[in-house]
Order: sequence, then structure tokens, then C-alpha cells
Amino acid sequence: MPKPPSSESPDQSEAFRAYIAEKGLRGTRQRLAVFEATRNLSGHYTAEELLKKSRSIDRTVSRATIYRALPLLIGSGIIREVDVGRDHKYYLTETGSTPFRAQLICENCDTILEVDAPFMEWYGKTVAAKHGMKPISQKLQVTALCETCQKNKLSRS
Amino acid sequence: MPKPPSSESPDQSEAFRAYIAEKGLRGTRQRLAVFEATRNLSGHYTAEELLKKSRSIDRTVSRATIYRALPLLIGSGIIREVDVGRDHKYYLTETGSTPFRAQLICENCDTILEVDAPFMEWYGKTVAAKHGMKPISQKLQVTALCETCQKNKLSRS
DNA sequence: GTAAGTGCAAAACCTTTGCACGTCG
DNA sequence: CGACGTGCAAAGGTTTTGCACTTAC
Repeated sequence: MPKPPSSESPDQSEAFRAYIAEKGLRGTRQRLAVFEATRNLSGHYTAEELLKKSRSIDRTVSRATIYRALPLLIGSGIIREVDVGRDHKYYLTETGSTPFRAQLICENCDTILEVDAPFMEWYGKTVAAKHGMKPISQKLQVTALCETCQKNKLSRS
Repeated sequence: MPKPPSSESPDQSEAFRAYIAEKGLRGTRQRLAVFEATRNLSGHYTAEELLKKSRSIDRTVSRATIYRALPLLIGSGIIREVDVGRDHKYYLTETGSTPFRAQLICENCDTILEVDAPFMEWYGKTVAAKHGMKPISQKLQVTALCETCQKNKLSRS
């Protein structure tokens, strides 16, 4: 049984293959490896972490390929980009929940919590309409200090 | 009339001098020039634009000084930083309005509109508290397509 | 077969930093 | 005077790109 216990979402995989086929793109070994990597990652990860995971599936995946694959994965709804203004961006494998989510970020340890914020849809529509604009997306982020870091800060000062 | 119509806010200037004095810093020629530059800029500007304006007041201001002055200006409430995930950050001279403002950004032409969003304060407090966190700041941004760009996009395709 | 995709390494880009000199107080 | 601030230029670090080689279809 040389078959490793990896892919467990043949449907999502099909969705991805369908997406790239539809766009006239190619299902290369590397692209499929990067896709596979997103299946095996949870939480918020960086491009670098995606590269590492992808390479554990296919050693030939390069950093450039990761960066070239990211727009495809985002466009096909496989992953979501989360930019919290830090040095590097984070990515998140989509799980089918609302696309309207806010981020609660600890300023000290950079931990990110995703929280549903369905009213964002209404807010975006309303505000955009008020200025004759067509809403595309909305972003809501709360920077705070988590319990652990609150204690550490206190004991430090 | 050789006197140009520049500084018109002696009180704000005092507030800045007080702030740096309070922090044990120095009121150097360059710092005051950068401050003065913020008085003569409106809307969203970049560090580079602030440098240019500052140099029009004092030729000796360097790019490094701008970047070193920014945290001071932000800390003293003179300007506010607006990071919309573009290549460079934007800065905005404070006018005394609510610090709880959302940004409405045109995805195509990058124009930024500031809109009051007072409920952000409540939202931040509530969400943070729900996770035992202490809120620090919140950010709400709506990406959209402005009227002009909507027309251009249509006529282009 | 051929055009899209890939790896490598260099480029890009804003921002930060090290260092020696200048200057505020 | 002495420490803080400055200019210059080089470094930093993620993401992008040019180019020649591969490869999916």
C-alpha cells in the first residue's frame, strides 16, 4: 500500500481542477501539490509555510510557483487572504463558512481569531451605495491584547 | 507681502512642541518642518509626499527623518496612519473628528473616502471582551468601484 | 508540437538601520 | 559639552519578474 493517507476531499480537488480547466490553465504536478498542501494546513499560514508544506508533497515546488499559485487558489475560493498589516500576509483554507468574517488580532503575539461578522455585507452595500459605488469586499479588524499577553505586559512593567 | 500663507494653527504647533518636550525629545528644525508640512497637506498622502512638502519648508529634511518623525506625529495625534493594504501606507492630518472612521476605497483608482463609523468602538469592545481581550484599535474598510471607474471598466470590456 | 508553467536568481520596493557628524539645551 | 537627532547609503525582507528549460495536453 504505497498510497499515503493524504487527500480526503476529492470533491474540492475536482472543483479546483474544474476551475483551472475552465480558465484554460493546466493541472501541473506542482499546482496540484500546492492545492493538496492547503488541504493539510489549518489556521492562518504564510506563503512560506505553504511552500514548506507543498514541498513535503512535491519537492520540486518552488517559491515562485507558490506566489504564482496563490491568486488561483484565492480566485477559485480554495483559500482566503488575510492581510492584517503585518510584514507578511496570511492565508486561510476556506471551510465553507460566511465570507464575512472579522479578525481579532493580538497586537503582542500576532495570534489571529476569525469571528463571524455578517453585518459587514449590509454595511458595505449601504456605505458604497451612499457614494454611488459598487461594493466588492469589506474588511473588519480589531487589534487587542489577549489574556496571556495582558498578564505578561503587566508583570513586565 | 513676502510672507506666504502657511502656518495658521499656532495652537496645534504648541501641542506638538509640548508633546515632544514632555517626552524629553528635541524640537529640531527638521521635526518642526515636518510638522509644518502636515499643516499644509490635505487628504491622504504618502511618506514620500510628506517628504516633498517638508523639503519645501526645509531643504535639509531627509527621508530617514520623515520615517523617524512619523511615529511621533502619530503618537501626538497630529496625523493618523491609514493602511489599506496597498504598496505604501497613507497618512492623514487629523482634523479633530472621531477616531472611529472607516475607509471606502476604489479598487481601481485607489481613491480613499473617510466615513464616520462610531459603532466600531462598541464592536471592538464587545468582540474583544467576548474573548477576554483588551481592545486597542479597530479598522473597517470597504473596497468598491467608484462611479467613474465603473464606467471605464464597462467601456473597456 | 507548442504554448503555458516552472525554477532560479536577480530585481523591486518601501522602510529600517548603522555610523559618523551635527546641534539642541 | 554631551546626548539626542540627522543625512547618507546600505541593508532588510517579502513578493515579483526575466529567462531558458520543462511539460501538460
